[in-house]
Amino acid sequence: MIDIRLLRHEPERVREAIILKQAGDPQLVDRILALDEERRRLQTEADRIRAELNTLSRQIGQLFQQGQHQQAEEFRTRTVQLKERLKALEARLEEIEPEQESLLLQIPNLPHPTVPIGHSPADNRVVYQWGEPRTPEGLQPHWEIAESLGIIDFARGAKVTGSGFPFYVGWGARLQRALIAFFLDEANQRGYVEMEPPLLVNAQSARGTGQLPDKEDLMYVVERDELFLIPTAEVPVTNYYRDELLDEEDLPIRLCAYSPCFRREAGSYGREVRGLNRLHQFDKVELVKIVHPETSYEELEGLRQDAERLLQLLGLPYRVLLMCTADLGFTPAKKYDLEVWSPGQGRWLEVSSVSNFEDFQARRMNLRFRPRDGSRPRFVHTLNGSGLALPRVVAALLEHYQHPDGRVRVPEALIPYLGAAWIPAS
RNA sequence: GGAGGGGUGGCAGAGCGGUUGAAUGCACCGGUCUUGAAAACCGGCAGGCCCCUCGGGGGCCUCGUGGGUUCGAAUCCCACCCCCUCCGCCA
Repeated sequence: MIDIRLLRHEPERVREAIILKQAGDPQLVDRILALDEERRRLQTEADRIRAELNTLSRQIGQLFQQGQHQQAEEFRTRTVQLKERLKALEARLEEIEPEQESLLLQIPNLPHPTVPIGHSPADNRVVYQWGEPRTPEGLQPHWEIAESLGIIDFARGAKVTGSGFPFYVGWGARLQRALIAFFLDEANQRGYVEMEPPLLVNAQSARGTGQLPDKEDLMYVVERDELFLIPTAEVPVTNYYRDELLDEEDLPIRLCAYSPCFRREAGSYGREVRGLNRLHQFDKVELVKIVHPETSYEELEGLRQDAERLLQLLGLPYRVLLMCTADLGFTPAKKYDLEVWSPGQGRWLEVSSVSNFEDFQARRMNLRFRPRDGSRPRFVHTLNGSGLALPRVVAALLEHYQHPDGRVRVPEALIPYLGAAWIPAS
C-alpha cells in the first residue's frame, strides 16, 4: 500500500507508476482523491459534532451532581438531534472508508528510479552473467533424465493428487533434502536466522505481503477455516513481526526459511509446465530482510549476492536480470531475477526473484520501528529473495551434470549433503 | 471438544460507569552532576486521523475485535477471536 499523502501531494508520480507498471487504470488516482476529499470533509464535521456531544455530556454530568435536573434534561434533548446528524455522517463515512481502502490497495508500488522503463519482459536488462552455458546438442531434458534414473515420478503424482504434484523417489528425494540443507546452511552462515514457518496463513497475513486482494487466484484456499496455503515462505516469515513496533537497534533482521510452496498457477501450458518447469507444489528456501529504510538498497544487493553464491557453489551458469517497469510486478520497487541455464532445454529458468518492497508491505502490515532518538515510529523496509527454489535448480543440475553413461555428477559443494559423488543410473 | 481465568501504552502492571488516554515500575529521549561512565536527581515520553490565522494551536478515535445499554463505558451486556490452567483427545 502506498502512502495516501504521496498520492495527495504528487498524484502525477502515482499515475505514472500505474502506467509504467501497466498495473491498472491511472484514473484510480482521481477517484481516490475525490473520495479522500469527501472523507476529510465528513470527518471534520463529524469530529466537530462529537466534540460538542462530549462537552454536553460533561456538563450534564455536572448538572446532575449539582441537582439541576431540569437544566440537565434540556441539554439531554439537544444531544438527540446531534446524534442523528452524526449518525448520517457516520453512515456515509462507513461507505467511503472501506472503498478508499480497497482502491488504495489497488495502487502498485512506485518503481525505483534505477528501474529501466520497458513495455514487455523483452525490456528486462541482463546485468550479469556467470559461467559458460552448455549447448543443448546431444543433451537430454531433465524429465527424460529423471525418468531414466527413476528419481521423479510425475505420472503417479498426477494420479495421487494431480498434475504438477510429482513424487521424488530414492535419489530424487535425497537430492531435495540435500539441497534444502545446503541452502539453509549457507543462509545461516550469511547471518540469516533460520525459521520453520506455518504453511497456512490467515487473510490478514496474505494481505500484509500483497497476496490479497490482487493475487488471490494464485493461492489454494482452505475455506472452512479461512486459511490459505502459502505460495512462498515470504508470507509467514515477513508477517512474523506484523503489527509490531521494533527498536531501531533490532534492524536489520535477516531471516531464512525452508517451506513447500503451493501455487494454483491457473492458465499455464505447453513447454512452460513440462517436467519441473512449473509445479503446483515445490520446495524453496526463502531469504527475508527487515531493514532500516536508509539501507534497503545496499541490502538488496547483498541479498542478490547471497542468492547468486548458491548457483556459483553449484557450478550452474546463470544470469541476472534487472526487471523493467512492465515486468516488475505490483509490490516491488525494484527486482532482480536470477535465471539458471537449462542446457537440456536450451533456455533460461527463473530460480530466484530478489526484491525490495521499500515500505509497501510494511505499511500494509503496520510494521514500524522506533528511531534511536525516540522520535515517532517509521515504517521499515522489507525485502526477500529465493535462496533458492528447488525444482528448476534440480532441472538445471540434472541437465548440466549429465554424463553420457546415464549417471549424473554431483557438484562438489553438494557431495557432503548427498553423501555421493554421482547419482547412479538405475 | 468441556470447565475456569485472562486480553490495558515499547514491556510489565493498576484501574472496573463521569477531570482516566489511562496510576506505578522498567525501557527510551533531553538535562543536572561527573575527566568519562554508572548511580542519583529534574523534565519529557502511546498511536492513528482531521482542522486551523501553522516550525505553533485545537479536535476526534483507539484499553483483543465487532455490536449493544447509557447524557456518558477500559469499566455493564452480547457475539466472535486469541492466550493461560485443568479435563478429554492425540503425532
